[in-house]
Parts: sequence; structure tokens; C-alpha cells
Amino acid sequence: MLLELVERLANLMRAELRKAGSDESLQPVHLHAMIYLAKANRYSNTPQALTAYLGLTKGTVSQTLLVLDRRGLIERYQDDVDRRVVRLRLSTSGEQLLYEAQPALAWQNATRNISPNRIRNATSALREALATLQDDNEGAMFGECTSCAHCQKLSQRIYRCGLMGDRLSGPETRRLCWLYDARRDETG
Amino acid sequence: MLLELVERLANLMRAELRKAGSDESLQPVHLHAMIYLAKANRYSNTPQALTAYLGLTKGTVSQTLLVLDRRGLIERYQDDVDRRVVRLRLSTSGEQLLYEAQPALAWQNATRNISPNRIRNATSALREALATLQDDNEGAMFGECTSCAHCQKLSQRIYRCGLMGDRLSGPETRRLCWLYDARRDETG
DNA sequence: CGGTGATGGTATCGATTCGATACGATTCGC
DNA sequence: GCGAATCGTATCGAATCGATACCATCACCG
Repeated sequence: MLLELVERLANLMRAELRKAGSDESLQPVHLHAMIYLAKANRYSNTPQALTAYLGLTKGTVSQTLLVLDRRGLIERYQDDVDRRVVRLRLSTSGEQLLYEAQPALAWQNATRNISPNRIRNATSALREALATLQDDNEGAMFGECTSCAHCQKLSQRIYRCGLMGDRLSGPETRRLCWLYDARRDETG
Repeated sequence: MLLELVERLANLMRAELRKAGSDESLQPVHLHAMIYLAKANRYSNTPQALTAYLGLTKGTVSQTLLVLDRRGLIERYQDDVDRRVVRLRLSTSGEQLLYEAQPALAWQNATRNISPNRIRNATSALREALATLQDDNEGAMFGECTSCAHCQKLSQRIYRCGLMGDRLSGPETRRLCWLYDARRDETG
């Protein structure tokens, strides 16, 4: 029952994405990729991370990125340390397009009348399901530092990723990371 | 946040469907359609209802059904009263395949450790979001008679659909219907 | 009845996604 | 340094998907 709901909601939102992108003749995948890039942190703005996020093969994702690049919606640049790695970011016109498309608008309307508390509860239940599902598939988890096991607080505003060893600013900790490790449940 | 979870869960389940169908070289859509047909009631076993359910165009769905028909997984037969209408049902080999594929198994594992109460709460929240979303898109709602505004109880075991005027057996009321109208919230 | 429009499905076409495979460039282990 | 592994790209073929046109049937209306 819950599974059905999740699938139907996702189908509808996919249809929304299709509608939102049709003006610019963009496919749902393209918008989905752009939405991801708008939220990914410094460790996660690569084709590899995007591939894990979308659940597709790297060849497929490479083509998607090719389209976005040709349209000038993203920029690709080389990593400094590992020159095999390509890093991605939205161009200004990409950000602009995403801002105008407002792909999440329909969802916001749909959930406006649901109490924050119920939303929180539903979120935590789904998050748990997702964690188990991804464990089984050995897939990356994708989450924010605020609830990541690697995150250490150095001072009022400065954090540190215990896995990568970098210092992170406050805003950076609120971006999406594919190295995310779910924090142990403290209430257990 | 909740939207992301829904989308990622749906992506993963879609990947599960792909894996489950790859042995038989069936695409996710094919399995999805079969899953629907396994649960649809007498008003909802048509290409039109399936089209609404999947959120695709009728041409696309027609092709999907063509594949399933050629593979002998479904049967098509004409409606008695309206001869334009085609009705669909799983063939025995279709049922067999669906039974062996167990597409929902991964999901069941993922939600096994979540308390029934939390599942219920999450379900109701998502159901509400879905209702609003579908209202906005003028899409069909899809639900069971047990919570449908048209459903009337005639006796211990016999029900009646107030919209279509037919009598329904108990099992029939637990199937999926695209004429579903969400019952007014009785707790309001 | 006959005719006009609406409706349920199908057929065809082109654009696009997607996976599989092969490949080039770079890095790492030894 | 040399071979193996890794990150990304390129190419090819199969399949989805939407748009459009089309056919058969039904509903409406004199």
C-alpha cells in the first residue's frame, strides 16, 4: 500500500517534471540531474555521484550531461588533484532555468495542508526504508552532514568531515553528499 | 526533503523492477502494468484506466499492451456492452511470472523493521498529498471500495457501488478502482 | 432512422533514453 | 616504471514515449 503510494506520487511528480521541462524541451532526467547538481556538495558534484543518485549507468549519465553541456546549462571542469575526475556545476543560465521552472511547486501545494509533524514522521519512516533498501543494494545513501556519522563540530560555525578530513562551512553542511553515513539512532 | 525521499525510493524500486524483469527481458513498465492488472477491479481493467494509472499517453500504453499480448502474459477481450472497450486480464503464465518475480520483495524487506503504526501514519500523509496532487491534475484517484465514497454496504457480505449501480462481493471491494472517490474525512 | 461529433484503441513515425561494450586518459600498487 | 584498476566518453542497438493520424463504435439530435 505504502509502496503503491510512493510509486504513484513519483509518477505524478515525474509527469510534473515533464511538463515543466517541455517548454525548454528538456526531459525529466535533465531536470532531475540539474536539481541534484543544485544541491550537491563538493564531494558529490561528479558524474559518478550523479550516476549513483539516478540509479543509471555511467554511459547513460554521460549522455545526459552532454546534452546539458551543449545547452549551456552546466559547466564541466577538471579536478585539481585527480585529473580523471570531472566536476560539474550549474551555469547561471542553468540556475535561472531551474528557478523559473519551479519543479517542486506542485508538491509544495500538495503538502501544504499536512501538518509539519506528520510530514516529519512520514519522512523519518521513509528515510529508514531508504537506508535499508540502499544497504541491501550497496548503494550510496545521500544525505546532509547534519545527520552524518562523519561530521564533527569544530566550533560555532566550523565543521569537519571525518572521512575526507576537510573543514566545512555551515552552509556546506546543508548540501547533499554521497558519502553520507546515517548516524546511529540515538534514541535506540 | 520528503519529495526527495519519495523520488529516490521510487527510483530504487524502479531499478528493482528492472532487475526483476531482466531475466524475462521485460521493461519496468511491463511489470508495472502487470502489477496493476493483478489488482484492478472490473471497472478498471481497461487500457484507459491503465493509462491514467501510469500517467502516460494512450498510444504508449497501447504499445506496452501489445508487447505483453505477444508474450502471452495478458489476454484481451471485448466488452459486452460497449464494443469499443477492450478488457484486460493476466493470463495464467502472466500470473505465474508475476508470482515468481516477487517485485515487492525488496520493499517488504526494507520496511520490515518499521512499526505498523509509523507505516500507517506515513501512508495517510502520503495519501493526502496524492489526493491533492491528483485533484490539481484532474487525474483519477485509484483506491479500494473500503474507503470509497460510492460504496454502500447492503448486507454482511454484499456491497454496492453507488456510482455504477452494481453489486460487489467482499473480495471485489478490496481491488483497485479508478472511479475511487476519497471518503470525506470523518474525523474533521 | 441518418448524420455529426465524441470516445476507446490502434498504428506509425521520430526523438530520446538507456544499457552494453569498447576505448582513452589518468592514477595507484608493486 | 609497468600493469591493473578507475573515471569518464563514444558508439551502437533496442526500447520507451509522445504526437499525430486513423478506425470502429457509441451518443446525441432532429
